[in-house]
Amino acid sequence: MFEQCLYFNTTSLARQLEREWTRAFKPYGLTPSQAFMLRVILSKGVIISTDLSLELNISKATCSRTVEGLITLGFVTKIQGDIDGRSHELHPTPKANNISVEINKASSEVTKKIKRIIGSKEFETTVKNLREISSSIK
Amino acid sequence: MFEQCLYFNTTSLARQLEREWTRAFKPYGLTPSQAFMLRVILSKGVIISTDLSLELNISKATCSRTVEGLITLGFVTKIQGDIDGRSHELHPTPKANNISVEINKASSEVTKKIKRIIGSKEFETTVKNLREISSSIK
DNA sequence: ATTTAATAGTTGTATAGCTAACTAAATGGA
DNA sequence: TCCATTTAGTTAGCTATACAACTATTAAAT
Repeated sequence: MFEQCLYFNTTSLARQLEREWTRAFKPYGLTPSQAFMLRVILSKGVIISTDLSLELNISKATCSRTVEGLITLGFVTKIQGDIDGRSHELHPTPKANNISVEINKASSEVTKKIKRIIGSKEFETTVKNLREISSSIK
Repeated sequence: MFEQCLYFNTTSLARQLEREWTRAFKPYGLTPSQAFMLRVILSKGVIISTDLSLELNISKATCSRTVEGLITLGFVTKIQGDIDGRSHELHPTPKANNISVEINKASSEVTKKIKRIIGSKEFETTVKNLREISSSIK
């Protein structure tokens, strides 16, 4: 019924992809949201919450709660900023570093699988279009 | 960091679109999920939950709860099936019929706005691609 | 220097979604 | 006919998300 609707088709696909990436990260005890956040922290080495929420395009409230989860799981440590006492530096733990390569690979495996099905070119133009829509309505 | 990632860009855009459509349906006291479900029920006249969850691509559990919400709001009534006593027919109330045209319009206004920004053609190919990805990984 | 603004993050409260486990009803053998 | 299986829907328990209201800290302005 909503064949032409951007909202419907985007949210619908998002739910399906959630399932795929949930499966991919499950061996590491991480949800997709946690895994993507951890990947940012690992790649930056250090980052503060404000920058993390910008990078992930989530609210600061959601960011705060996801960070909390990663700390509980032992993947991240939080240190109050020395220069600015309001902010908190987020650091990956050794446990996080240990799985860094693997979680990146787990994600790219899913990507590969989908690219194989729909073709690299269509995959890439779709992603490009999603980004354009996203930034144009920001 | 995840410029090339289908998962990231789809879920990220989905969150932004959620905001746009939330605003659109707010005057009618409906969330996007409720509004889209109600639009299906209005368009069909009668429908059972199983078909509704297929149409909306949601789990039967989520469907059950969203229906419950629409009943509480007075937009839908539920009648136990006479032929098959397990199923329940969902009917729109007069209150729902009253806003039928308006909620369809509210949604198409958002669509128009976004099409104006990014162009009809890109909009349409993006939606087409989303559907193709969706059905190919189903 | 002191008060006012802005900023960083957390917490409260709510919705939407999922899977898994359940109840109730219908179907299909034996 | 009656038991086993399937199907329709609900309920329990969980995660991710948002907005709004809050605390704590810094910066800015007088």
